[in-house]
Amino acid sequence: MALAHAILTALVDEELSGYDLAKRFDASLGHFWKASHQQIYKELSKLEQRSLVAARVIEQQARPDRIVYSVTEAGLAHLRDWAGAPAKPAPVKEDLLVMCHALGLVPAETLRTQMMKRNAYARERMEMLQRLEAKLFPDPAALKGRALGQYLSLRGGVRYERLWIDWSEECSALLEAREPRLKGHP
Amino acid sequence: MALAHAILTALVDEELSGYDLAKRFDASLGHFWKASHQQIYKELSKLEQRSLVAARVIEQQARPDRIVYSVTEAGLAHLRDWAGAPAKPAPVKEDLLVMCHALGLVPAETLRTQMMKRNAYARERMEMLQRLEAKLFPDPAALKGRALGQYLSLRGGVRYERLWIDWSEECSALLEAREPRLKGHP
DNA sequence: TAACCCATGTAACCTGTTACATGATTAA
DNA sequence: TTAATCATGTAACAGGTTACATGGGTTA
Repeated sequence: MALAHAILTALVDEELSGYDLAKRFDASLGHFWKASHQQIYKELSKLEQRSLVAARVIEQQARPDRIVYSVTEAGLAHLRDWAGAPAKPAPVKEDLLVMCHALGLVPAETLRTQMMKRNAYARERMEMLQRLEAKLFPDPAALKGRALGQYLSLRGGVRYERLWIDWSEECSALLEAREPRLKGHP
Repeated sequence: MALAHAILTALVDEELSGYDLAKRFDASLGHFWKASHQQIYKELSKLEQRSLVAARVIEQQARPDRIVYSVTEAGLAHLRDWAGAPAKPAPVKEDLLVMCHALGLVPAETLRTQMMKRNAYARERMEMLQRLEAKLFPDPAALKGRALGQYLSLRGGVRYERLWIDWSEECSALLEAREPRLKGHP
């Protein structure tokens, strides 16, 4: 359900095609949210059926026509209703949590390797997000409206990666303590 | 895909029926992972078809027979293979992140209310997990095998709720600073 | 000449939720 | 007598992934 709202939100500022949206979801919101173009096209036609967005065709020569969408009044109202309704926490479906529970069947070293890989990944992402933060929002105290929202979600992203860095290190340390390396690692 | 592995993991220690598993997913692993009984029954029959689990019927009088499952050798091997293969981070699909991006269309006060609700929820859950931690794992340094894995996942849960507490407060503060309450709240 | 970008989609499939269905037993 | 527990499932739908399809234009 939330993909629909993410699309509506993106369409508020500007008319966008499905193709544009798919790219957009790789950029701003897309730091957290991934949606494939297939899914976006599907969702857009559903939204159009419900009259929450309006389509407009832009003819092009030498390549397929673009179909751009904008939010309707009904779409805006729908978005506001949604924002007022209680949001429920997304379920956490992390493979690494399941692997933790599988410890004992699976060697501690295997899990530790996974944790260290995740650590490296989280570090990279955190740095990337922090660079973005410094570049786009040098003065957070002055932010308001749309920009403030983007800043807050970036902060959430940074905190999220921080969580992974810290937790994976805690896991790694405890797993190593339990199963010390024997050779080749001083 | 990961539900299958969660089920296999749970079945390693003991034979369980679909009904048992559904309850189990409300307890230990279930602090993070939710699965409905419908989904579990479906998954179990798929696992049986692939010979990763074996079924055994326990006849009962006056209520439906139980069908209990145990992991096969192939199931164990499958689990180990999975644990060795690179785990990919689960996508984050949080409504509240989308709402952040919708700020400007949606009043700051609405978002702030959502954040404070989430804060209260996260506090409750964190306390619950911490009580569990203190009760089940008074001496973390001594843990190994299965118990260590459960401890680590609990720690992950605590950190996760901590993230929500901190982030929601950061958001709440910035949203309030931007849109100060006018009346009735000293 | 190969690979990628633009721009749209279809089809099959897997995962997960909601609602419905049965029918006896036990506790409030 | 109402509701909950035990124990199984089916069916319809929503959400999401992967693979396939088209076809000109641009860049290496």
